Amino acid sequence: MRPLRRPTLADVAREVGVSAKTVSRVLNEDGPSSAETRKRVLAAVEKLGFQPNLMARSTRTGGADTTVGLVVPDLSNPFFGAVAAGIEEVVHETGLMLLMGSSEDDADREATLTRTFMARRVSVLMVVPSVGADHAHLKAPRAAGMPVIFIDRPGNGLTSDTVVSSNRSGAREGVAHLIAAGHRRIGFVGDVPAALYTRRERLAGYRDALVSASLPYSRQLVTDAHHPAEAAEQTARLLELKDPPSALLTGNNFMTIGVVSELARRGRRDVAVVAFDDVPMAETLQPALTVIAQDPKAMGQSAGKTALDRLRGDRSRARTVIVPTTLIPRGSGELPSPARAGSRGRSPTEHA
Amino acid sequence: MRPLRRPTLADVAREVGVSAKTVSRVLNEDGPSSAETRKRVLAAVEKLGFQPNLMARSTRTGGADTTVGLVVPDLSNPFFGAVAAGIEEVVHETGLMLLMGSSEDDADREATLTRTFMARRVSVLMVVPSVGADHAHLKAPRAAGMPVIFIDRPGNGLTSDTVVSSNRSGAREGVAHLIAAGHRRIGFVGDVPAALYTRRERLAGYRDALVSASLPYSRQLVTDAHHPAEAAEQTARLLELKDPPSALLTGNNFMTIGVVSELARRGRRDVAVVAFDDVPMAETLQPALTVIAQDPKAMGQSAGKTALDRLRGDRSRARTVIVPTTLIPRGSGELPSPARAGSRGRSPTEHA
DNA sequence: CTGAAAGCGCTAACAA
DNA sequence: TTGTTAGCGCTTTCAG
Repeated sequence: MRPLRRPTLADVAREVGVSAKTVSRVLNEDGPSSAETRKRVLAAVEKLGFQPNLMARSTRTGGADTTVGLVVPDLSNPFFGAVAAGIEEVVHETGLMLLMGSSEDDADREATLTRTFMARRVSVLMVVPSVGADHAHLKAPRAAGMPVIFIDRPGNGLTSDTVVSSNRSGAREGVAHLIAAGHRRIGFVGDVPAALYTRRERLAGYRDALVSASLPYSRQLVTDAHHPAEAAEQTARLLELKDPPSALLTGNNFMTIGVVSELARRGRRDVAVVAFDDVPMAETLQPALTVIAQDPKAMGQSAGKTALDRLRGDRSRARTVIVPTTLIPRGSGELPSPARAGSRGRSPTEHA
Repeated sequence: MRPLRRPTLADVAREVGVSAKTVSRVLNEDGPSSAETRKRVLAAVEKLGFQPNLMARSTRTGGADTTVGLVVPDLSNPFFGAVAAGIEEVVHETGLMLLMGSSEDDADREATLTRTFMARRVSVLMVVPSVGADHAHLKAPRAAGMPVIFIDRPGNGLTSDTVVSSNRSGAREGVAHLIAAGHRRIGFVGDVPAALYTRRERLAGYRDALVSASLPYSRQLVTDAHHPAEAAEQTARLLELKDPPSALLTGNNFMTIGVVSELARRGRRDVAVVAFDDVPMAETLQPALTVIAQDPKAMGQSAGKTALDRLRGDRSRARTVIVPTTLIPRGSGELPSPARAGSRGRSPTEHA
């Protein structure tokens, strides 16, 4: 059997009887080359099945790799899948590829990943920061020309480009929607850990709305969960309170699944729900699910655009892009509160 | 300002006053080194923020890159996200990373991607083949030691390891479920293009079930769509037939969204549905959605395990792993056919 | 325990 | 239009 070695530039050159540089020139359309030589080189390339070694190339050219490194907490969460699709869509034309890794929302794994990315000399580093992660170590590489972009959550210890959703105002709007329907006791099923940026922001928006309506904030109505199953448990707990909420705000797509499932299981169609982040078939549920939709694809596109700008030399100060959320009323948020008659809530027809 | 150059091994060596090789030894725990030297080297590494250049390393070691290249048709489809998560979970401990690219289900883009991956010397190439793609060009690299694994669909022109769902028997089981509930006219909303492997297999299973029950196959009841919106249109078309189906089988998760949405929009709770591929909150829909669940994460894990085996020297012949699907009856498949009274269908209580 | 030299596969900078 | 030389940053080999 032939040696199981991949053919190199030199192999091709030997085959054709020219120098390696000539082959290189033909392949990269670098300098000039005669039509004859080009033809023979290409034939040899085909014959040997030669594939240029990009790694070797970039050691010589010194430039960065042609990849964008992306660290997400969970590859199977469609939210991050959509973000990735947005990034890819934008950077693809430049020939950049996406290198993805999962941090499992763990600061150590995130650090390992970012270090690996840097060791690979990615052109751009994009990170969805984990709770407790520190990004100071990215300062030097960033100064050396590697753009660093934080997505969904801001970085820690490093000021850099950031793309987030309008979490706070979105949550505020969603809760205001519930209040307008007459609700006075509104629960919040957020994700853990409580230190998570998106959770904090959404909770802040929730409180903002309560304050605007002069409603009391009750610690009892705020719960945490991580998986849908836990969210379902928390929903059950809330409903069994002495003075239960008549409406719920969910903290993210996974929470939504748990909350909606539990309500359906209990046949509680009377509990109003506004969900953070859209889910498939939300309009098909009974009642149709009112959501505060994020736009993960737009977030990815924005990150991608910023990355390209930076690679093209934009050295302006770090930008923060806030991708707006959209309240999509579909029904579940307009369910009248049981106490509506006696509340300050306006008539539901005003919201039809 | 300091030069914006990343520090190299030589920089560290100079800083400490030792040779590059010594630094290399310390960092890779290669040969022996005195505690004193090690300490000073590590201090310098820290001080300069040195990150070894993996690209340069692998040119010398000649070995493959430490990445797994994965080509999927759509990054934002949660099915492939789950596959990716399964792969990552298995290969992560080996230090391998996932390099992902989207082919947009286009054979040319797929070829470009696989070529790029090969140029980067990925350790393993995993591909969800696009319709019309040819994989003969992967033969040589595979012979040279790069495992090639096809996922979800078999490759074309190259026999290699493959991981697929039990599409045909799964579909057969789903349709048999509908037939058992008394349905005799069952529509199929599959994805385009018709040449797609999964569509062909699922359609074959659909026909198998009809044949087993001595039911006629009607071309009219088989439709194609690509997006949920088209699936909705096709559903509408089927329902408006002179002799409409009383039950539907959906071809994949996107089709499901379109079909279920359209049925809900029309308030047609009497149309039975069995969906290929599970969707979130399927049990919450009205009626709860009966599905033929795939296990994309297990598919990814299987692909990952095969990859590791191959990398460890397993040269046995190509294996094909069929990951079983699971019929999950939740209600939508047991809806009685309008003609049930006169049919061979059993009583619904038998399926409660 | 440490270092010097050579070389991985490729391209930059010069020639010719 | 083509070739030569040097060198990217690292590791291998072989000496100290």
